[in-house]
Amino acid sequence: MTPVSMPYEASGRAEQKLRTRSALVAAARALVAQGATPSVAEVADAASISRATAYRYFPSQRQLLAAAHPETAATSMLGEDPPEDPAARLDRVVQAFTALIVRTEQQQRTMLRLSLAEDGTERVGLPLRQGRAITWITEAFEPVREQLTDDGVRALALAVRSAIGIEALVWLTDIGGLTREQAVESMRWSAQALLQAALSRGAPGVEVGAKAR
Amino acid sequence: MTPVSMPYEASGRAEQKLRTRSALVAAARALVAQGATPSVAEVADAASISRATAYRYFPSQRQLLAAAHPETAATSMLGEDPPEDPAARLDRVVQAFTALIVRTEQQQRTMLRLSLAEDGTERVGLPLRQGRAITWITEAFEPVREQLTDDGVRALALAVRSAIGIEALVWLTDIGGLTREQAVESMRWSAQALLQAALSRGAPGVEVGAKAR
DNA sequence: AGGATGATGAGACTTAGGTCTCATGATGAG
DNA sequence: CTCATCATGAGACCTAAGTCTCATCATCCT
Repeated sequence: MTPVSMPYEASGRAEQKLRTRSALVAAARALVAQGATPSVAEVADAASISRATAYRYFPSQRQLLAAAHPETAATSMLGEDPPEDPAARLDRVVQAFTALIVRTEQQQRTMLRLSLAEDGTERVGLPLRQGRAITWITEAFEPVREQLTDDGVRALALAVRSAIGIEALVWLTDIGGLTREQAVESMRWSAQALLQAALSRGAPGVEVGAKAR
Repeated sequence: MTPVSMPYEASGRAEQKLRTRSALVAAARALVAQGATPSVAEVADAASISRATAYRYFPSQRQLLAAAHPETAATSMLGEDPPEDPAARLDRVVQAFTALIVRTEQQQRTMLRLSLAEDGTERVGLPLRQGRAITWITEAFEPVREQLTDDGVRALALAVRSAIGIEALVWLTDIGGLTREQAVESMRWSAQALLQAALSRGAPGVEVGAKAR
């Protein structure tokens, strides 16, 4: 018979597995949040779990650290009282999103690096890299869904995302030599430029009216 | 006294060092060109040089592979008969540049990954990541230098570069799910959008006239 | 010629990712 | 209660990056 109630910690095979996994993720999260790229052994030690067991739950360091990626619970980035003007909406989203990226820059860098492993096989498995950015950005375009087809909105969202993500931040700061603030300004500006172009000349791949050139 | 002439291979300490270094770089280049990320031992073996010696020339695998990065000799991407229209000029540069990126995608990915090492110290030392892209892009803006201050041109070039580089390609294909061709189209479109915005509303960080919003 | 210098090769050693085996102890089903 | 199942820990083993030492041999200088 199944146990009737167990207020504190249920004990059973399934519960044990959950606890072990949680301990690993929690330990990894704590270490990653400090900007470190902990070894599997370090995470396992911090969780008081053997290295072998860590590998039983996560087949690679990448997947372990991936699971530790900061959860962004936000379901929307439009905030209170979203404006109607698409440019203003987009700017809100961009500011919130870039702020999130800057705030978690170390983790973002770690994840970016891990996502570039040479074997493309594992690359797919990373759920974190496919964040909710596209959803958030698309929300900003709600008022102009009519003017830009669904495909257009998606294409535009992709272009915007690729202009305001961690990759852009890394390049603008590390190689472009901008400060964090300047990089964020540049990304905000780019996002607006892309929106204006889409409104006046159609989204990428979905040219409306005259060809772009 | 120094030897008078030595038609084939000069032999001396300096020449020996050059030959060893060249052999390493050549071997690394050949392996990297195949899309591999060879270990130091593999490169050393291919060059018939001991691993220890390889480390004497390059303190890390990253620096070794960095030296193997494809040399892009092109001094300009405008080609024959450059048009006057800035949009057309930019499109030429963007097409040539993205074609280069796509053609050497494997190496570009490798370099991107290597450039993201956790210790920021070594990050600086990579000469390859600071390619000539900014120069090439800036050339496209020659006709509009008057309208956009020097700072404006630079800021715009940075924004464009961050929209058309390997980072953008990786994101658009791996996560955005676009094909190479679609990704290139998206990047071309973005570059044009940024140029138009700069011409009509001023470059990022160098707003001319009314604020962007 | 002969000794100092410098380039190289060989190989030991450390750390870390990843795999695998075996023993142990708790869970769960009969 | 008892035995099979299963999560775990311990530790060996492999590969690769990176460091270091020592011996060898060619070059260069006096």
